[in-house]
Amino acid sequence: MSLVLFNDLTRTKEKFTPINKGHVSFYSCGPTVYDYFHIGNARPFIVFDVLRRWLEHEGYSVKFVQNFTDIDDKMIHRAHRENITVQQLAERFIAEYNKDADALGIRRPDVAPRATEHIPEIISTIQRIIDNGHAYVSEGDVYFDIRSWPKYGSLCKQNLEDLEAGARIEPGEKKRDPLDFALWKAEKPGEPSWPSPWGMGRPGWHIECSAMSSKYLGDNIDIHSGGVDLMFPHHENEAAQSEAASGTGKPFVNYWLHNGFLLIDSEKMAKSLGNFVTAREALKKYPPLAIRFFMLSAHYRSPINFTPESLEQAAAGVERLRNCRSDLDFAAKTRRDNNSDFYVDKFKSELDDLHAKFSEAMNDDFNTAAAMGVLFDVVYLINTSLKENESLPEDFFTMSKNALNEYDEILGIIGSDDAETEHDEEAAEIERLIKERSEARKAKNFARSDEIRSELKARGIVLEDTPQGTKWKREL
RNA sequence: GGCGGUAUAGCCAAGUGGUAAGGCAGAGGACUGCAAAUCCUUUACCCCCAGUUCGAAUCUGGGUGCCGCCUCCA
Repeated sequence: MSLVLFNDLTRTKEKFTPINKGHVSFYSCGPTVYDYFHIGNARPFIVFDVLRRWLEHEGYSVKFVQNFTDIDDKMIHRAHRENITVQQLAERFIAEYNKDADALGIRRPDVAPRATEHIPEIISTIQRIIDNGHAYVSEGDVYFDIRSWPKYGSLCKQNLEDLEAGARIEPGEKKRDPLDFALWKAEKPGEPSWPSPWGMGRPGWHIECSAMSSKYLGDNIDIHSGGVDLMFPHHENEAAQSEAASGTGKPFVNYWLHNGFLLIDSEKMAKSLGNFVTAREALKKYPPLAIRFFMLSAHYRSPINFTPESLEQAAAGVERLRNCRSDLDFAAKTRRDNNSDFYVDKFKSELDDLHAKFSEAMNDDFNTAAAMGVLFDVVYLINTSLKENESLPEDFFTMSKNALNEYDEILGIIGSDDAETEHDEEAAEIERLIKERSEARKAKNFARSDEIRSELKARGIVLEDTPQGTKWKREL
């Protein structure tokens, strides 16, 4: 079974066939670095990172490019307000982006290009569009001429009349058509600007993605992703520009993917509604694994609702996954016996069946919600095996751990077992207290035993007693 | 007004025409010094109405609710 993706170009699921066998070119719209990114931005970063991981898991060599937009109106305003340069602002929030993205387990792109570092490419892209007859210069601005582009509106499935009915027509318009959009904006006092054939100025919003994706991925790329709200105008414009610039007649993008919106308490997130939540704030309140779990628990195209309840439910789900891993690790240390009469072949065939189901779910438009359902079936299989057998052979542990690791490399919602991975002084102290507590319990000194347990609990360490001894983990 | 999405248990959520995955929460039980974890048991008139079909959560038509885009917000 091969990968099928829902392509917004055709609004149908299509079999994924890359341009070059075994290779995938993937461009994902990145943040405008004028502030911390918000929890709604985090959704595409997380879900498309999972798609990237899945493609790699399936053996593709993926080139993943995600830009930083470091010049636009918002950047300029914020920099003015903070009395710093636009570049300083960008440096700061690129660093903050990386911090939050790393915390959320989002892998760094292969290339993270910045608009301001690609001004020559942007200018030459604009020049090619003009040369090809699809843009015009107007008082130092350059506009894309949408009337010259018959395909305009084909991505968002709107006809020009309907789009124009909603378009804002500003007084003193320098455009020929209200839907024409700026490729290059003439310099305004106090704003960063660069020399160009049309005078000093700066790039428009959409053109950077065209210039940079073409530079790093070529004129015809496999996958381009972003939030649904980018479909129009951003992606529509990008496609028009890129294809007008390349002049090859090839589509800019073969598969357009858009994630659904994230709502907060059933409302659109907006600064005016006062319900704006940055990823930074969310990370203070909820474990990163829980945020990922939440993002992946619904299909990426469905809307999701960010509420305290949904995050708490997600955290509880993560706990179940993590408990399975730590129970497994603990049992591997205490109950491993290759003479066990555990029926490995049956276990293996059950794991294989689930593996097939997992792949089927991921291949179906990366249905992470269904894939997570399978992961919980794997957990159940491991848990019941642990429950029903006094001792288990090496093969059981190897297969189980490999399965959890494999799924977690794709979804990133389990994480490591604290007792396995931490070996510092604190871990040693925990082990020492556990030993002391075990002796107290043996002596039926439950007062001391419970005291140790609650002391550790206050430090975020949870103890669990098993017939084979006491195991520990950190609270999420 | 134009375009599009969505409606499944208390909550989150998957679902390929053949009598509803999974998670969270709840109830009862096993295990436990007590906990915790785990396991067992238990919880659905699939928004409404009509139609197609041997058979519909799934397809068609019509309602209703919610949401998004058309405003450089992922």
